[in-house]
Amino acid sequence: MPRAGLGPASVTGAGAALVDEIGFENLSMGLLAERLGVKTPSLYKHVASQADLAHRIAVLAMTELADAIRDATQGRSGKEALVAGAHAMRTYVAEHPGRYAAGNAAIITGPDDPLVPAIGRVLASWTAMLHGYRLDRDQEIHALRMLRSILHGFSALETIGSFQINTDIDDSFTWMLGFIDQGLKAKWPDLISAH
Amino acid sequence: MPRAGLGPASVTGAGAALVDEIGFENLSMGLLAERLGVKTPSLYKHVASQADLAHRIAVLAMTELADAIRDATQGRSGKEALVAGAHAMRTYVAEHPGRYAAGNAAIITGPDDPLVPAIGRVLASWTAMLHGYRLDRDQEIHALRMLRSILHGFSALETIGSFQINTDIDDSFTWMLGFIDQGLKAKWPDLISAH
DNA sequence: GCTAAAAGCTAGTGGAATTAGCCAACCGAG
DNA sequence: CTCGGTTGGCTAATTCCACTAGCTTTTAGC
Repeated sequence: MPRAGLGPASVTGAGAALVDEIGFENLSMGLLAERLGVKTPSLYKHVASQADLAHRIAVLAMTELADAIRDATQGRSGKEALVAGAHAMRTYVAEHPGRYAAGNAAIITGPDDPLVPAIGRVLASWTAMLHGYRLDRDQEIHALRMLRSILHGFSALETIGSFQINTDIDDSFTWMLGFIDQGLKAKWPDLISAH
Repeated sequence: MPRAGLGPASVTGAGAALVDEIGFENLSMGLLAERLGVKTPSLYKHVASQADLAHRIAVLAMTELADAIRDATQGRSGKEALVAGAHAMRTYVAEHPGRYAAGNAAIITGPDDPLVPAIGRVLASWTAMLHGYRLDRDQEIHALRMLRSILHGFSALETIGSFQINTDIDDSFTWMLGFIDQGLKAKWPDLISAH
């Protein structure tokens, strides 16, 4: 009965790799155990439950995503930073759809949930990038929400194969970022009251 | 042993109501049976499986969503149509999160899947609305994808409670639609090559 | 080497989806 | 009105999965 040398981190990592292959909704303890060359109950020595495992994958995903966006936007500004960050996120979601789904499915358990700072770092990167457009405070919040909506929505629709293949999806993504960049540069004085 | 008077449609409808309450991922045959005052196996006289039930809920959702958007945009154009349609969609998702999740989780089983025309009607409504902005063909496809991304992303993030409460979410939604409207009216000659 | 914690295993338990097969309720034709 | 077939409900059983209990072996520290 040799030991497999597992731990919370390696189990989480293997789980993350697994959900990227089979989809987050198909995650099962039995399958993960098989991948690790171990019987199902052994996993419970390292993670408390399947929900706990999913939560750990979520934290891993948000941390990795934050790093990817930070690295991409580092040293850039304006449209360059927007495009690089957006591209990094789209690539990350495309390569790790299961992890990303785990990140979205996760619920924050309390104020000391490690998911909170992980998500916070993602938001901080976007906020820093948007600062380059010199919007006023309210607009910046709106712009941040819009940006998150667009990037999340695009990646989500792309992942489930919801775009037809007539026109290239990369082109649409590029066009969309150009659209956002142009709009953010325009800075209308009071967009909300416009009718 | 009196009969409950069920059928595929009533089971699907009850299932849709149920997932809106408890979340699509928590759907179970046992819970639905209980709601209908019937034992679990009885449901299989009306739907083939839980997957079949989920698929039927998805078709219902996309059909209802298409109707809502069509009704809202009917007789309007430009920003009015955009705002009315977007508002209709956001409201629908907010009121029927489980159905909408079912619609996104569903996979198209074949060319005669009723989900295909249902989704087609949603897309047709958006396309008709965008026609008012008189974009050229390529741009219209990009704009359609962007619109879907934004609306889906915003609703998805809102549903999972991903927006903080500092600034009003309605304001952000309105601001976002103004942003999109302005950008679509601008019609840059060649946005893709812009650097 | 000895001991105690950690990590693996086997053997359940309980819940959920699904199937088989029975029996009562309905419905149309005589 | 009744009779026979179809339909829709039920109970019982199966399977699969998450999870727990309790045993055993490895391993790290002394």
